[in-house]
Amino acid sequence: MKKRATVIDVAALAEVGASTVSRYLRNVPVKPAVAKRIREAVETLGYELDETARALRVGRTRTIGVILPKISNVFFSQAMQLIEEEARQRGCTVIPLTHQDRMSQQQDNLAKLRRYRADGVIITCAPGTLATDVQVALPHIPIVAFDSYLSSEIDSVLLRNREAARIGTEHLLGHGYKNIACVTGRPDIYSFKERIAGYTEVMTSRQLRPNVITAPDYDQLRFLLGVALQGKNRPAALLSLSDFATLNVLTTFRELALKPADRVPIIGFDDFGFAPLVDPPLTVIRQPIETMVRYALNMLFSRIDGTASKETQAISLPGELICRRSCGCA
Amino acid sequence: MKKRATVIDVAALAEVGASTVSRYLRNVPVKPAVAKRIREAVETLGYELDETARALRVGRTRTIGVILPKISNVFFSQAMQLIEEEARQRGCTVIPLTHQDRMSQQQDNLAKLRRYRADGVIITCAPGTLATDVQVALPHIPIVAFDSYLSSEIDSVLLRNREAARIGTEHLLGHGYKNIACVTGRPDIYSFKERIAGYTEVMTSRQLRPNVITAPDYDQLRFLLGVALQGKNRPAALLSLSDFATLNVLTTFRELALKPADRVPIIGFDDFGFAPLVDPPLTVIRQPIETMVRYALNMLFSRIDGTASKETQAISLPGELICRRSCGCA
DNA sequence: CTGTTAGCGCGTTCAA
DNA sequence: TTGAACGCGCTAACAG
Repeated sequence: MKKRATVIDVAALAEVGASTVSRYLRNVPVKPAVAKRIREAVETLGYELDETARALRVGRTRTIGVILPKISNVFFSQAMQLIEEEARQRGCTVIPLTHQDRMSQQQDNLAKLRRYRADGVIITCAPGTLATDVQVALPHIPIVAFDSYLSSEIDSVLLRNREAARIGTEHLLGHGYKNIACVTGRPDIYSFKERIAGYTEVMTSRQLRPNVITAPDYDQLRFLLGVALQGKNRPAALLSLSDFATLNVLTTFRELALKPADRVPIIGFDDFGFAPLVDPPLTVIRQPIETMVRYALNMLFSRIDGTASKETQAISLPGELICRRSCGCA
Repeated sequence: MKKRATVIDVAALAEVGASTVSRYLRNVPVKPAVAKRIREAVETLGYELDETARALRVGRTRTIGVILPKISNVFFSQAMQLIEEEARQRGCTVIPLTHQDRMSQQQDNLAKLRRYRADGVIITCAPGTLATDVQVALPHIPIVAFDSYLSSEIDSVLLRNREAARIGTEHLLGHGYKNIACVTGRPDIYSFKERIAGYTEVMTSRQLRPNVITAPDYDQLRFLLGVALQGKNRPAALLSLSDFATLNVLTTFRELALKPADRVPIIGFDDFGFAPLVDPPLTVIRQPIETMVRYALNMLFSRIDGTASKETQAISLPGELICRRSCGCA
């Protein structure tokens, strides 16, 4: 079991100093003849940089933390995939950490990233998170809020949540539905709060009574949906604020064994592969995930590199209404 | 901008030696009075362990690498979520790396995990991977193959792929369908090869001609499916080997605007939230992901801790046929 | 352009 | 039980 080669081994074989090897490896100019000897030594010894040693010395790990509610979720798994790809291209690795909407777990995540000295952090906050919570938890570490907003001092990239909700609500109104309900789990999550606000604005501006169906957990949400759908003041259409909420709505339809005619038109947030294949094909508001991720990582890395301007940015991007049939469109 | 406290700072404040602090932090017995002083010093200084320094010294990073084809995929995103949770419970972090079924990218991933000194690796191999490829890439690092198999010398945990495919095929035969086709992308991936074998066994044992519809990429797969479905020798039923293949089959149905009567019964692999909600509700073979992940991590950590026996294990777990209606069941 | 030297923060000798 | 000293592998500072 021979040990891995170090810069010193390479230096010895190439008959140069260790720092010259280090320089060569970091593309600092080195005399061609020397470079060649080092290259060969690296080759024959199979030398590979030890990131742990480099991290200790330099204080940078080439690692970014990604804190999010859950990975197994269409929106976030797509985001994680894209983040991993972008990070790879920049020579970084990603440490994903989930908080499952629990503040305490989120704080544990932050502590972990401190211990591992992540160079930067992308975070989708747990409900109730204050800007100071994450700022004091991550002193001097670049942060980008993704699909959430912390304060004007922290970069963020989000969907134009209110606008998107307004568009969805108005589309439903355009079909002639008046009694539109808005359904979501966890109304305390930032993006959902905003979407609720957008929905409510439209409804009240038309003198319609907003009706937000929500519950602390999704079992209760399905229950409430059941009573709403079977009650006398049955909603005429639904605006669902996330893919997971939509899943629960459709599941409730199924559990209630509603006849197609009794099923309520619905628009959901988030697009995904199977959306066109459910019955009826789901009309959704698509988030521009690729763009969101690209912005988030550009901002994060420009902070890490110190090439960012002082001012923080709050990027907000439009959603796209993808009309299929569940909204009532032919 | 005050720097973070180190063991030395803590030692100074507690008026002990640095090594005593280190011992205290690792729960090595220390005199109670001393322990108290250290505890207080840690508290007032806000000391936190630096994992990068520890890693350099100890040679272990408390980090496991997870190499997989893609995160944005129902099966793997579920797996990643569970892996993250299990790893968290063991005080580890996860580095996810995707290879998108490309060998070269997989080799890059392996090199990265070497540089970051991952303590262990869970890998779902890219097609064409040889056992030696990963063994030489990861010298002396514990490896568990997940949803793939490398050799008898490497631990693995998989679905009983052949059995599962047999069950699915037999179920379709039980409905009276004879001309059953098997559809999958990437037939060179281990699990798919096995599933194809299981399907083929059943078909040939009944003197039926196996018909594997496959293509190097999913666009071509949809095209081939289209011609098959519209040809004269139209399959009577389909066995789809992955959630993604199923997505493509159903998409093809839709693209072809097949009338419900003309749609072909289908059984797919992998269960997911929207499966009961597509039209018709999807019959699937569910993989026991939770159990698979638990086994994988148990095996990996017992190797890392050195508590594992010498012999390697190849765990294979049964799939569960979840009958909904797409298979032809009432 | 190059080599020598000195730590980064920890855990582990070893001797007390 | 404790502390002093060393070194993990690397890069930054300095001198040549």
